Amino acid sequence: MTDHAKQAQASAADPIVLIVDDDPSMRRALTNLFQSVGLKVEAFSSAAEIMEAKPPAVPSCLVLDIRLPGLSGLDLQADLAKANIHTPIIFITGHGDIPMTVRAMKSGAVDFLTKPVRDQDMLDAVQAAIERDRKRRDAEQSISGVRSRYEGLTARERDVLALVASGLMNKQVAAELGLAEITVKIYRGQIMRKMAAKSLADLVRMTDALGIPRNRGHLQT
Amino acid sequence: MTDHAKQAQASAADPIVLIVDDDPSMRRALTNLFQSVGLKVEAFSSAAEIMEAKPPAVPSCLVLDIRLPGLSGLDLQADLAKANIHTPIIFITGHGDIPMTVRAMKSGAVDFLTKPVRDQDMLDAVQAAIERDRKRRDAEQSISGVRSRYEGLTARERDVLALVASGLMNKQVAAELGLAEITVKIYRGQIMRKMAAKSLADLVRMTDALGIPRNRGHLQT
DNA sequence: GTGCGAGCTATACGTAGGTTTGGGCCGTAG
DNA sequence: CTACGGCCCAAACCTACGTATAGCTCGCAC
Repeated sequence: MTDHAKQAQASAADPIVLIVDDDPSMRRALTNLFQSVGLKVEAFSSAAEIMEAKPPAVPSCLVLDIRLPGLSGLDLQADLAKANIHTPIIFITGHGDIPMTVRAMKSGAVDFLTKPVRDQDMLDAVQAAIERDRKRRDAEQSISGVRSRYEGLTARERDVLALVASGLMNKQVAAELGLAEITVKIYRGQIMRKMAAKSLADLVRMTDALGIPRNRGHLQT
Repeated sequence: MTDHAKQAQASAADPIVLIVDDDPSMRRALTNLFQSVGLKVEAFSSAAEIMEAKPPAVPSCLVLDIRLPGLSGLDLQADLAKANIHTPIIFITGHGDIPMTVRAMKSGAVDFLTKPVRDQDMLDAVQAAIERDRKRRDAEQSISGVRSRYEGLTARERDVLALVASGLMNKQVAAELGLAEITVKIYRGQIMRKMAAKSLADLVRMTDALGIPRNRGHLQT
């Protein structure tokens, strides 16, 4: 890999902090703070504005004033959740109350800071938020390959997979699906190839990661 | 089962609300509230008092004033966490602030209510907390049997189990441990019996539930 | 129609998994 | 010392798994 490519990849993986605040001086102050520790920053002045931007492809977090023109911070949080965007959120507030705090935290906010915000508190919160996002993205990515391979299975292969991963023997799978045992064996081999599973244990873990329901073979108490 | 036994079992599985508040009138009011909807209640006047009591064996939750004589509600929360007691907590406060709220919620509190507390809010919170505890207990119990069976394995059997669950073939396990393949087979049979696993898929799920590390055989991206 | 892929099966053969029977060595509790 | 259990192995035998080769039907796209 060239130095240039390395650089491009490094900057692409660099975390970014998204700021939403209608107060320009606040945006400037936060931007400076984050840039001073080497974080990339993008600032918005309203909820509508950031909803139009595309979700970031790198570990990131939102720093959100709870009081915003138009949609409030809490509304934005709810909208993002509905849009299946899980960027961690840090709230800042001048005149927040406890019910508001509870609602934000219950909805998964990383932190809820009151003005005046101490720089170190903000940096700690952002650090934690980005770390959380990184973990979420890693987990997401680790199953995305498995999921796409699963999509490549035929209907019948999925039937067989579900039963094999449930712990049934080939002959039992065959009986369950009204097939000959040999047919199950052949499908099973195709499944192992298509899913790139090196062992049955692998396959079982993949199906669990995909949330494929088991027809038989539950854990005992 | 006799009617008497049924009654005894029903009452044993009935959820209970634990109240900690130094204000006797508050204790009375909460006790009445919960009993009015058929919940069992136990009331304490300090953190020290409830720490002496044994953790409840049924789904339960704590209703905790944040300001208590001696240990504060937040301290009690921390102590319970350290003692590995995960009863869900609902805080009530007269003069709480936001940082306190954030800290409590980050530490896993179910809710944080401000006085005067609306009855319905409190009942909703308790409902949610008890439901959470019930789920936690169910999950806990479902692996406790597996765990105790794992404890019954010999050291060598655990070695073999770890490698087998990693997806290695018997001969590979044997090579890894410096054994003959036949020996691995025999251990493997003993493991299946002792763990009451009906299939390899079962065994793999058990090891994952127990958090046993894999030496080989990771998922691909 | 022709080709193609999904779905299904059979025969045959080689490998992996699993049990039984029987036996060896070692440390420790009684 | 003896008994017991963990640990280790072997021969024999059976079952389950997996693949290769070959062939069938059906529906669909070109």
